[in-house]
Amino acid sequence: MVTMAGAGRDCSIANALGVIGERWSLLALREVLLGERRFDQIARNTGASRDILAARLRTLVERGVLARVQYQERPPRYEYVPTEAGRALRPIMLGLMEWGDRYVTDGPGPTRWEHDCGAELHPEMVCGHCHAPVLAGTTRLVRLGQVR
Amino acid sequence: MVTMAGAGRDCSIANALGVIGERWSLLALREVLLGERRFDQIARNTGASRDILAARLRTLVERGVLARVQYQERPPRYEYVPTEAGRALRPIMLGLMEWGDRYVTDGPGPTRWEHDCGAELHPEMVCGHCHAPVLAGTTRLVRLGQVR
DNA sequence: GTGATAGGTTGGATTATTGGACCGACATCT
DNA sequence: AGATGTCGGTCCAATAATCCAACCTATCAC
Repeated sequence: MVTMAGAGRDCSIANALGVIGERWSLLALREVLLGERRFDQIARNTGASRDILAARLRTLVERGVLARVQYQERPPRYEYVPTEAGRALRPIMLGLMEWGDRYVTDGPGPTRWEHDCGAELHPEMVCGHCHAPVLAGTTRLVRLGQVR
Repeated sequence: MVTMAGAGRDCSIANALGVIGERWSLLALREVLLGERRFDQIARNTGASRDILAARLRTLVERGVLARVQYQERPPRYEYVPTEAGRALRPIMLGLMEWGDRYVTDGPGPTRWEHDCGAELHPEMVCGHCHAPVLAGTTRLVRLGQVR
């Protein structure tokens, strides 16, 4: 697993990346959140090699992002379901998708969502308290993690 | 550079990760968004080795997330500044920080922000149209990228 | 018994990363 | 003048991670 700690700034972004920052981890999680919960499907849909995928799923389970649940006996078969921590990554994945649609992917986004309100989903990050958009210049650093 | 395309699902998350998904890329971007724009400072504050950092900064510049700007002649010195695409990643980084604070980092978050409204910043993802929180079950898949 | 499905593991070859040394062109002490 | 420090990197050898294909075990359907 990637540690990314022990050097550099004490920072929850670095800590988060220690859990989900390895290659294929987020794509595996994407599939799980899309409802594909079986190893073979996740392997096919991400393109990850099976050994690396097995390792990634293992660390995601260890770190509490996914749970490995047996859905049948004989032969034992398992599926991967998101925990609360895993589900909490959904907005971030959608944000990453929006960013990719806008700045990386050519043409219209390959995956599109509609919100309950009827509009096509274009998620936006707002302050949880006053609900104003989090724009540069509207936030002030109160405390900064130290470089170790 | 990581491609992550050519196999797996056609997806802007995968495309985004092709640009910012390599190790150290997001941490370098974190430093730039915090205002540390010089190579040595970014190296110190991330803990990345210098050659890898140089490679990452190069691809971030190539892909339009950062710009490399000369800030003095003789000797030539350069700094890295975020482009619009880079600044657009700020909300995502804050979301990742929030997630890390909540599910990974022990104790209080090492870095904290205050919003203009006076509250400590806890960003939240909402629908850009109706401004309701983007929760599981409030979105519907309209189109899904195909697996190639 | 043949094939398919599921969830992996194993091995060998290829790539990436690490940490440290080094470099050129200055600037700043002493 | 000489020594040391800064800045933005590059180069190198050792180590670690990744990739791909093949294989394995167990079971079911035909």
